[in-house]
Amino acid sequence: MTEPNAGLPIQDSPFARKLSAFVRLSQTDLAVMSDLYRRRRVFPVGVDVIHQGQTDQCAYVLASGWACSYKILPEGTRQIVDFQIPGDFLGLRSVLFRTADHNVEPITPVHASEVTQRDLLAAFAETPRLATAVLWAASRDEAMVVEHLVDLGRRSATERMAHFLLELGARLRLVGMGDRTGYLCPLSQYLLADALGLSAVHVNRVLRELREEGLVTFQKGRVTFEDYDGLVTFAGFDRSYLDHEGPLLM
Amino acid sequence: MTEPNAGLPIQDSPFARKLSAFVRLSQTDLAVMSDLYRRRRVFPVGVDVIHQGQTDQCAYVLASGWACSYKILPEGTRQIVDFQIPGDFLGLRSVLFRTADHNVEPITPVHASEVTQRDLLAAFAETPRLATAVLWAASRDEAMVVEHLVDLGRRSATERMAHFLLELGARLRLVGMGDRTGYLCPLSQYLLADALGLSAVHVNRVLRELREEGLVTFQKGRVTFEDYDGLVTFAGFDRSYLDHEGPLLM
DNA sequence: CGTAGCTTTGATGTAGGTCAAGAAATGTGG
DNA sequence: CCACATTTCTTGACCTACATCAAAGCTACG
Repeated sequence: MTEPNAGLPIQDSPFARKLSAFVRLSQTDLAVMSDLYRRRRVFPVGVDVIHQGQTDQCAYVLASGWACSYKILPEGTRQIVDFQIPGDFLGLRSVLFRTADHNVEPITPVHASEVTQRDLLAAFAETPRLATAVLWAASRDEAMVVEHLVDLGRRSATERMAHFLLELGARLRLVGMGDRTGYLCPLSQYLLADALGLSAVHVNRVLRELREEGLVTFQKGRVTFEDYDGLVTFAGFDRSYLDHEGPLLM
Repeated sequence: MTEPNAGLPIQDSPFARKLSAFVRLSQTDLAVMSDLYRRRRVFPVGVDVIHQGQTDQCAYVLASGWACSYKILPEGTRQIVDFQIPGDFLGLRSVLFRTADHNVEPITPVHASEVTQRDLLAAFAETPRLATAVLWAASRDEAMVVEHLVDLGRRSATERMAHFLLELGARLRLVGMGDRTGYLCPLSQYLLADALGLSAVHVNRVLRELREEGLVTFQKGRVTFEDYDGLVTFAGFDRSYLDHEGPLLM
């Protein structure tokens, strides 16, 4: 496998694409980002990127591949808090704390750039606009976790799944990895179950139901929207929480 | 009713107590905080502090009273995302975005200090240590939302309730509003239901069960821990996510 | 080309929802 | 300080969404 994004101009990286949706990045911003991208690491499936209780904290920017962050319960079950796609931060919160309070594991092989606390603070000092953009991205992530919480608390299994597939689609489109017709998705039904608070068996049934209703199809690693508007209506999907455009500082 | 905290020295305010748990605040920090406390407002029960879609964004620091933040679903049900107690920020995230993505409503009459985006950025520029402390507080809040998400996804109704009551107790102790024996709590069973993703009827049953097991009692507006350690074990409560001590910058 | 991880489906069990109705508590106006 | 209204709590009977258990067909990759 060739190094992903190897020759890619920085402004076409998922990270830059995502932040550009929020602030216009100057040449200086891009140069500073390029610096952040320097220390590249690879994580094969099975090797945790971040491990609960770990203390040598640094964060990563995901360059390619998918990951998930989760917490393990005493009984051995787990709850996936969020999936990370290219352009997302991994473990940004644990940089602030002495120890990580959750795990991050690769779902596919992951290429990620290590960002130390020092790097990040230095970058922020150099270009406040970048700081704003990162802060915005962090807030958007938090808004997504909140929406996920609403999913678990008050939506039926089917609505939950529909809502989840739509949100993921919107996120992927932002970094150029999907369009209105659908996207490639490496998540197994077990992973979906751990994220949506369901059993894997029920995930399967729910997917069948959505397929038979002619709303979405999730087969062979691809999510295909058969009736996008119908799905949006069914899920009560209001993408305003993702669209927060409009910069804090220009 | 007399103005709460009227003559209270700033360092004894819930906000200062909470942040002090994380960084040692200098006289300068306290003076800047005192400034933030200037523009005081009162919200009676029934008047939203923040309303979804609202665009004139400012945040508040809760001085006294309880509030909750929630989202409304198309069907009319709602999911409470978090409760806010004195010392907590209200709507910090919506300062970043143009429009609020959730509601905040008082549970008891609320006194809160208005903090504009400008105030906050100015204060941060003046004392970076305060900025760090606020960032830490925001991260702790996010960690709590994540734990809440785990509650909804993977814990039984009874564990969920136990976990919730313990977490609330830990938060209240931090601002001096509770101890190991329990705390005063103005939440109705309807509010608990909307927060824990249960029906009000089931909340009642769950509380009875916990009472009959001799673990906690929630009656007449007071939560009393009858067997603290037993409850911690039962709930699988690991307070490390609240205890993140150790400053990022000293 | 075998074995381990996915997906699919059926049968059965249960946690928690909904409906209903009475008892406490709390608040409000006279 | 009392009468009435309103919210909150409590409990019982019944029902449904989703879990669990079990087993068979797929896919994939070493």
